[in-house]
Amino acid sequence: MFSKACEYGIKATVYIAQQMDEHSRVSLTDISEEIDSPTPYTAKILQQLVRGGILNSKKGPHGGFYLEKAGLKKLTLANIVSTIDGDSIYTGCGLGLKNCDEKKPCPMHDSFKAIRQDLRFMLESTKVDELSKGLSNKLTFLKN
Amino acid sequence: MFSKACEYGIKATVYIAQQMDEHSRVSLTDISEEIDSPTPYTAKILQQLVRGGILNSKKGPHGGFYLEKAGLKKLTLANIVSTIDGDSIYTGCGLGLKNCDEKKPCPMHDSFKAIRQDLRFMLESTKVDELSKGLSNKLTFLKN
DNA sequence: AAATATTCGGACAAAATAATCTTTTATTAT
DNA sequence: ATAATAAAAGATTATTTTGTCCGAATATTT
Repeated sequence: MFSKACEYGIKATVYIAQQMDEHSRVSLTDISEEIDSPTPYTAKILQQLVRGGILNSKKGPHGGFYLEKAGLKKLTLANIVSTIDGDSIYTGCGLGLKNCDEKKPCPMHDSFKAIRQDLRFMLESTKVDELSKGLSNKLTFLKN
Repeated sequence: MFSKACEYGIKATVYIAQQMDEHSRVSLTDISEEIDSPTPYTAKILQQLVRGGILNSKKGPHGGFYLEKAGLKKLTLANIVSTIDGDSIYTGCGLGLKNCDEKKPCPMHDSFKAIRQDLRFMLESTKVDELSKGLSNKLTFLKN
């Protein structure tokens, strides 16, 4: 469904969000430890998210990645997914046709459209902030 | 969402189903022409589908791939997808956790579960036979 | 100012997926 | 029987995704 990079990106962002309660920044090694991901690869993905305006970062001692309270309230899964995987997941054709639309639909078009829209709605309405609370309450987990 | 192989597999199967009205078999070159896919790669995917019991084939002159009327009535997209991509698409965790369940869910677990179930239901209830009719009526298309 | 901690950026390597090529095997028609 | 046709099977190549490594840039602390 999502690329590995996107999975790591979501997990990292949710973890950072959760840490913002008690810490001002989170280091790369801390993040990749907590989400059980390869450290250097995670660095690249976090870079992408910083460039995409999702995350903030600061170099040097006591540096790391962080999220601003203001933006965090509005941050959704859709923001992360479209930054890393693009939005073809909920705009593209299920059979990979370049121009699949109402005018010239693929055989799966109608049934697939419903799924795509559900997915889109879910990603756009799920807030990272909310997900981070489940982590704090130990109701949800980022590794097992 | 689906792998390229799976997309080709679905398109090929729907096309073969549609051709069964007028022809007893369809050749590989005909198929890859009509679904706009690389011929040798398509051959491999069709082989997989034959081994998986989805399609039948016959070698030699006037050979090709075909579907039996009886099985065709029951054949769903889910059958094709699970043969080629496996069923992790509607059983696996959205964040890639090995053991993500009610007991130890990932943060996306609940919202994702609904999507997965919608997708599963759609794939299991969509019959290849139905899709092939849209093709015959020129209401849907396999390439553009 | 020097040493240290940390992200940034690009080059590189490995693995998975997608696509191709070649030979073999089965079937049919002549 | 033989030749022609078409799928089966396996080996090979290309591309994309995933993952690693190393040096540079930047900020902090001493």
